[in-house]
Amino acid sequence: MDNNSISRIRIKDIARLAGVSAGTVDRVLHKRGEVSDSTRKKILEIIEKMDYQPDILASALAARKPFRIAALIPHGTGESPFWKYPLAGIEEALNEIAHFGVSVDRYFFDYEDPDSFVRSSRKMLTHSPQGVILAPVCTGESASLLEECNDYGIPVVLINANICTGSCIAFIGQDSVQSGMVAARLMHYGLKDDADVLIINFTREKGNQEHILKREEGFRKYYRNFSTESDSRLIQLNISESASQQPDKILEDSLLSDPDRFGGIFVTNSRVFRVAAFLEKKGLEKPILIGYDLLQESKEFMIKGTIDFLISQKPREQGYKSVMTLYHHLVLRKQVGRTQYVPIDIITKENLEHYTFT
Amino acid sequence: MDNNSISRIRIKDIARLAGVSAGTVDRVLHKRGEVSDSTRKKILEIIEKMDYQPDILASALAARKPFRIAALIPHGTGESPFWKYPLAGIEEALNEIAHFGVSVDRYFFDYEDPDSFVRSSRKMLTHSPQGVILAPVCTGESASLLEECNDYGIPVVLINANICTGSCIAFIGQDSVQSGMVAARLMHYGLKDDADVLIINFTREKGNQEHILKREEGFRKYYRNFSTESDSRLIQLNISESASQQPDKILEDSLLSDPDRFGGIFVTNSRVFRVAAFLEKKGLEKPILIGYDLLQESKEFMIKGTIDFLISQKPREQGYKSVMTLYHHLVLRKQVGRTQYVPIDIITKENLEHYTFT
DNA sequence: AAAAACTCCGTGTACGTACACGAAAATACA
DNA sequence: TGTATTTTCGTGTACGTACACGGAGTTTTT
Repeated sequence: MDNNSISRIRIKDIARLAGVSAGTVDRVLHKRGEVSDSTRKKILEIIEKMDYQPDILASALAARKPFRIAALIPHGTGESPFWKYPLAGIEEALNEIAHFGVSVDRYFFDYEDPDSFVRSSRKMLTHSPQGVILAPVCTGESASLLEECNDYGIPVVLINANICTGSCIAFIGQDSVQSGMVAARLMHYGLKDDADVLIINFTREKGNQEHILKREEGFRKYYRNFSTESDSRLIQLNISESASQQPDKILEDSLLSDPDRFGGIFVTNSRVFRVAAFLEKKGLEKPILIGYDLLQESKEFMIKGTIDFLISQKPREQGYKSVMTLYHHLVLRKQVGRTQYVPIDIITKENLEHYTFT
Repeated sequence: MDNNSISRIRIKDIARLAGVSAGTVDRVLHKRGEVSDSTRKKILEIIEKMDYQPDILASALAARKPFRIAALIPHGTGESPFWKYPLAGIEEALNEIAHFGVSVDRYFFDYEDPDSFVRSSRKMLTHSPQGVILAPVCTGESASLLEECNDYGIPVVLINANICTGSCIAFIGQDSVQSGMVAARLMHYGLKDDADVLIINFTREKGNQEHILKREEGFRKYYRNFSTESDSRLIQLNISESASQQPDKILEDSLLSDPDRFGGIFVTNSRVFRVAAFLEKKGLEKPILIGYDLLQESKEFMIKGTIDFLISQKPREQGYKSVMTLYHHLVLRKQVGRTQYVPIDIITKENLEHYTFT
């Protein structure tokens, strides 16, 4: 029943069956040339027939070649601390597979600054990693990088956001449209049909906005399923995060003119804590507030009850999975899932504690 | 920065530093006796000082001793298919660590039949496994088994349910009280303060009922936090699953006498699909329905909207973690977390798809 | 005082793979 | 035909640990 390591076929066995030495088999396995076509063919046949699986323990031990993975992600400080969580997941994965010689070099860049992305990616490429974890926040630049990695034969795993070129081995992230529908479901379930809902997008000049758009799309899609005119009850508000504008000012204009109008507010990203802070400061009657990501800042507002629900993108799991995917590809040489959606977790005050490390 | 396998200290190095041969160090490491106290002490000091970490790859390769883990769990067929999911998680973990010679033997028993538990556990013990995964459904019998394993020095991991003896290395499961609070939160959020709620416990003559009690406790606790008299709005209904009674009959008595009384129903385990089936059959005005576990049976009712929310116990993750915990303990010889709570996942129609394999 | 038993420890080989080195065979070139 | 070159392949060692075997030295037994 168990086909694990007990008495599996070895290189030696193949060599014996083919009437050659182990070295020759090794050359065939590693395409290290200088083997006559006839023997190569014979060996490959035997490998096929006996379903030879290399012993990765012995392999890793003998090779002792380090697998260097590069992670190119925004730094998790300042405005969007989101990215420190994938990093934690990366560490976690590393702990489990460090014996195989896997290491991860981290290259950070600034969310808002495509130049810093390019600089970091240049630096990364000079270290010629065997695999890359890429957060394609800067869409255009990321696409070029992807091409380049493709030319060098470096496998790339996309994390968190997807860009639709085929030249990556996997995408790990969330189904954004669907997550918007989950948010809408929660909103509608608590609010029923009798109030307007404000959708707030904190936008950025630069950087990938796909997430935000798809989340809003999913949110609206859910509402449309109930009534055609319900769409008109969803009011959109875009707030630019660039310094030139005052977020609080805009919120004030929208919310204070008719304080009771909105029964619910849906914030399409992690900046939901900003809205929560505003609501608290102004002492407004509390609308239902739903947003994204269990950041430390938002956590406090959840405990106090200002934020009702958060959708988690499972950032830690994303980091974990991205390393593991490259490990499976590089070390175990196994097929990996092309699109790996992480679950759409609903966080609320009551289950928050058990998500602290997710 | 990276302390992974590159140029780590080896047995040879320790031997050289201690002025002995590698064999002696090996004897000290494995307590295989016949080493003078003085040299043993010296070697241990060096090991300590240099923070020697054995190379588990080389270790596993050289030893080639299989690690046999036994999983003693109810079979996942018939009434409660729950247990097939942990099994899937066990397989998944196995896939990742089979190269280390880890194998899992599965021993099944009948939830309701303590005798079958004892039979299975006897059989298991005759195969003297190096580690045990135990679902302590039969409380008393499990406690004795735990003692016995303790005597034999076999580490045990408890899965899903906890029994409060100290002689296991880890418990993996859910915080049941807290999960009840999550359910209550969802109920209260959708129902506000204006309706009675029915709490249905599907009970069994035998087997561990802790879960159910704690879930109800958490549910009530949440409601008490809002008003002291709210507790009186929570009506409890116990339905025995034994054949002698007719579940549907009891439901009929409770629900049909005053069809509009209950705005919500909370079922404290996976049998929520039974209630959903009943509601559909009778064509009752749909109350909010919340239960546990994403079983195939319940899934269909979620999609149709009869069941509003399910709390997932993440059974697959429980299985996965239990194997991994024993792997860390047995193979890596690392410290493992004593109590490993799995997250309290909220499943709804909209995020259901991404939980299919959790 | 020789034999036996026991304590302490070094040596050697195995685990399965990777890879360097160089020998033998095949081919090319003169 | 002899030499140079290339193709093809076998041998040996290394990776770090586990463990069996047995040698040298010491103590006990007869």
